[in-house]
Parts: sequence; C-alpha cells; structure tokens
Amino acid sequence: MLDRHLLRTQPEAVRADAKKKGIEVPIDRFLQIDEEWRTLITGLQARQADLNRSSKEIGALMSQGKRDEAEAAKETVRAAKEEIAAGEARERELEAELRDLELQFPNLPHESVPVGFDEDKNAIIREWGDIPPFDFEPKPHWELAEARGLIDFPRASKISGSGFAVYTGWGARLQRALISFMVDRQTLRNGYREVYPPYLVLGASLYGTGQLPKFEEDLYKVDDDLYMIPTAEVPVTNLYRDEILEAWQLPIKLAAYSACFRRESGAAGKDTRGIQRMHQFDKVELVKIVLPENSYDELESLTVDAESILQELGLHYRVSLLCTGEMSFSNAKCYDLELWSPGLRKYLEVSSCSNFEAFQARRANIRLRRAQGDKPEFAHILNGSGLATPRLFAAIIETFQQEDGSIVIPDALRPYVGTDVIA
RNA sequence: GGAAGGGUGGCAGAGUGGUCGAUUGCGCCUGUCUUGAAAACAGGAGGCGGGCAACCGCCCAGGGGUUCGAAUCCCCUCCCUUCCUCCA
Repeated sequence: MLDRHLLRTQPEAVRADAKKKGIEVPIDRFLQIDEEWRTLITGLQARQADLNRSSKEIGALMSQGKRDEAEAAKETVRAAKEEIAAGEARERELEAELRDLELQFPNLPHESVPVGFDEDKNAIIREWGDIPPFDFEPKPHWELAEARGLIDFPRASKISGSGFAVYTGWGARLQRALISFMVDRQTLRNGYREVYPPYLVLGASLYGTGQLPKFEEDLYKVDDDLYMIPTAEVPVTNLYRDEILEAWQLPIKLAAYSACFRRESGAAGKDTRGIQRMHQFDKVELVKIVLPENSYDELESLTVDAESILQELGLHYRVSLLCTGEMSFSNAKCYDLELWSPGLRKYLEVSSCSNFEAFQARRANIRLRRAQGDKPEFAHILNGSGLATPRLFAAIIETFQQEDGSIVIPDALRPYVGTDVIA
C-alpha cells in the first residue's frame, strides 16, 4: 500500500511511476471516492458529536428526575440516529472501495531503477568469478544426481506426484549441509538473529506480506484459514505485525531456514527437468526491518550478505538490478543473484534482494517510534533469500563435477558434508 | 476433544448501563527543588482517522445486536489459563 497522502497530493507522479512498472492505476477514481468519503465522514462525525451531546443531556435529565423531558429528547435523538445509520452504511461502501482501489497501486520504483519492461533492460551490476571451464561436456544436475544416487526422482513422484524431490544418501547429506552452512554464515558472521518459524500461517499473515488476496492460487491451503508458507518471509515479517518498535531496536536482522511450499500453478510445464522448480524446497530467508533513511544502504549490505555464500562456495554468479517492468508489485528496488549452471548453460535465479520501503510495513502495520512522544511512522522492510537450496544444489554439483561423474565438495562445505568428494 | 475461568492503556490491576478513553500503582516524560542525582511536590503522557485550526469522531480480544446512551447487557467467533482426555 502507498501513503494515501501521497495519492492525494501527487497523483500525477504516482500515475507516471506506476506506468514505469506497466501498471495503469485508478488514481482518478481514487481521488473522486476519497473526496466523497472525506466530505461524508466530516458531516457524519459532526452528527455523531451532536448525538453524543444529546445523550449526555438525557443522562443529566434522568438523574434530575425530569422524566418527561428526557422522554421527549429521546424521540428527537432517535430520528437523528437513523440518518447517521444511513450515512454509516454509505461510508462503509466508500471505504471498502477505497481499500480495494488502494490495493491496485503498486509500490513505486526507486529513481535508481532502470526503466523498461524486458529482461534486457535489467542492469548487470557485477559479476563474480568466471564461467568455469570444462575439458569435457558438463552434465546437467539431474544426470549427475541420478548417477550418484543423490536424488530419487521416480520415487518422489510415486509418493508425492510431480514437482517433488527425494534427496537420498550423500544428496540428503549435502542438502542438510547447505542449510546448516548458510544459517551459520548469516547468523555467526553476518549478524542475523536466527528464527525457526511455523510452516503454517493464518490468512492474516499472508495479507500482511501481500500474498493474499492476489496470489491465492499459488498457495497450499490446509484448513479453513491455515496456509502452508510459500517462503519464511511470511511468518518472519509478520512477527512484528501491528507492533510499534523503538528506533534503538533497529535494524532488526533475521535469518530463517524453512521449507517453502508453492503450487506454481502459473508455471505448469516450465523448468520441469531436475530441481529448478519444486512444489517444496528449502530456503534461508533474510529479513530486515530498518529506519527509512537507511534502507538503501541496508539493501546493498543484504545483497552482499547473500552473495557471500556464493563467493565462499566458489560459484560463478552475477548481480542483476531488475528494471521497472521486471520487479514485483511491492518492490521499490530489487537485485537478483543469478547463479551459473554449467549443465544448463544458463544463469539461474537463486535470490531476490528487495527493498519494499514502507509498502509492506503499511500493510502489515509495522511501525517505529524515534523518541518518546513522537508519532509512530512506518518502518522500511527488506528481504532476500540467502539462499534457496535446489538451484544452489544443482549449481554446486554441476560446477564441481569431474569427468567420471564424481563431485568435489567446496572447502567451506567439507566440515558440514563430512567428505571431500562424493565419489 | 470435554469442563471451568479469563481477555481492559508499556506492565500490574479497578471498573457490571450515563460527563469512562477509562480510578489506582509501577514504569515513562516535563517542570520546581538540587552543584548533579535521588527523594518530594506539581504537571504531562495511548492508537487510528477527519479538519488550516479550534476541535471532533472511532478504538476496553474481533464481529454483530439491545439502548437516547455499552468496557459494562445479549449472540457469534478467536485467543489465553487451569483440570481432564489424547499424544511426540
């Protein structure tokens, strides 16, 4: 959600910025309804004030024993009440429409974001390492995994259907090692506080982070109002929903490992080979709640924190600054980390590091107070993966495969995996 | 799953139809006093929204109802505590 005040005072700027994301916003309709709503509520509140006054007078009359006068006053008030009730009904309508309109406004892109609608408008900010050279034909990860018994695809689909993987033997071990490695680095080295969240959340939490109402079809729903989390961002960000934080508590930096569950209903048939796109996958998520004036510096350091994992593993990747049209609805600025897959000969997205500014905080009602007596203001919220395992797993075994199909484990992971090589 | 009792301001804890947005205590802020602090005394202090402002409206878990008037009465939902049951 955007600030209503911004919509009222700078409608044309909002319209133009939203257009950069390719979104036509109903700003005219909003202004019209907003105007009507404000006129109505001003009048309604004056009425309500009259009524409150009258009720007090009746109370006074009653206590003085002037019953007749009191009864007469009641008659007058009763009529006024009906008018107010009608006004309130109209107000509820207008408010519902305002809320509905408000949800159609995307977050506005930061000025540093390139304007454009195609992937080729994304800016490659930096690359790390080189495309690893091979003196043989590198295999895709599913062939490597199959040959060494790291992932059992046929049995996965037998027990759970398509879009699931069963990690077995050294594969399971590597998977578990990656999670421990990443959580350790983000907590012990990069200063995040570890959170282990529930995997099921109430609808209210999904509204807070914006998955609902728009993306219900991507979620698994297990009960009346319980959903499986599509990312740890949901439980972790919502930890502070409806809270007012003290400025000295910020920044709050949280790192959470969780499994993630996505129906991927819009992506049926896409990336079906291997483990590029799964209904269930593992991810370490980083969330920051920060002071507004620091949020862009915090975005840079968040991105560096996510990158540090890839660097330590010795994987080639690049950082892409998404253009306006490629960013998600609630983003103000977003870096993607793209990891090189030698087997697929393309870059795979393993992390999106985003600054939502106050957009998400406004929805989730996460505020901060600078000093005693100050008005609360909305915090800025950022998140990024640090990182998602399936594509990382794939890139690791593809990058470090040997001609005989064995896989050398990167130094940093050896204490976690417990071997130098998966032979 | 069954039974009972509860959900009030940062916390504790009053309030069971009428100037209650709410007594009081602790904590907090500002004055006075003091070299400074403590103590004492005086005052202040919640959130959301409308209004240029003065002010005004709404908020006592959430929703609905009764009433001129609801924190207080009625209905529904949610949550918490204790006991039982079940389980890892």
